[in-house]
Amino acid sequence: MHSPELLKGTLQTIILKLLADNGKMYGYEITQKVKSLSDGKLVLTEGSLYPTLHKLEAEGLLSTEKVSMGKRIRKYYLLTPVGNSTVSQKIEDFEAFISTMFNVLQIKPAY
Amino acid sequence: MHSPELLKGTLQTIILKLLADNGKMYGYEITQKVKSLSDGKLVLTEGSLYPTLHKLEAEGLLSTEKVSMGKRIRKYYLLTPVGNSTVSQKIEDFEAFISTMFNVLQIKPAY
DNA sequence: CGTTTTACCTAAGACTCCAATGTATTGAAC
DNA sequence: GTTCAATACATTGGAGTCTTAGGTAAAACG
Repeated sequence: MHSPELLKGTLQTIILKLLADNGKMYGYEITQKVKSLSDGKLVLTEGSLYPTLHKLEAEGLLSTEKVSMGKRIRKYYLLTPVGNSTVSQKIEDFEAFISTMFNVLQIKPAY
Repeated sequence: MHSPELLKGTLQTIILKLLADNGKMYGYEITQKVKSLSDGKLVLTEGSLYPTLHKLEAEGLLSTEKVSMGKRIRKYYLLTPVGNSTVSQKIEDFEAFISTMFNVLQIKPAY
């Protein structure tokens, strides 16, 4: 489990990248995917996930598709064209930030 | 210049590491050091720096030394023993977070 | 002598995320 | 067949971090 502070600013990037890779996903699916990809180290709470999804939708980066699964309605999120063109930018921003951080901290990445 | 959101949670780590490397520094010196190490990409504002320094001091990670430079008082910050033992932990937390992020984003570090 | 740089600081607000809570369906265990 | 865990959506209040904007003043530079 990570210091929650570090997550700030990365949640949108995570969501957008997952949707770019997987086409469309619903909220709960995103939480499970993040959990498995991170080996349980990163757990998205609903209190952060849903407001972020709604915000990205309001900004026009995501659109939604409601699908009835029996009596339950599942809400899929998918990238809009705008959202799609934003993903790589977000990834680049993240990588550039990491690079800068390594410079400032004067450490070398252990890869 | 980076998306300011990404910086969140990293400011303490930056300050502690700089002090670990440089012994003691004063506020303004820290802003200049960060600016030069990051090639101007990371600029600490005073509104975030000073409250963070004061908080770290209140938590017992930093202590201060006031030095008169003529009529001006310069306030040096240095690591306490507790602060010193915290630095490597913060760095490790940061590195672990980056590693997790690369897994979740399913990208490889470009180093 | 005026402007830039140095040097400290605070306060109001925005923004992001978390914890807690609420609702309801589905599937597995017993 | 009922209870519990997992699935699935969501909101609200609050904590924490940073930014914007402001305030004060000395030293250096032109």
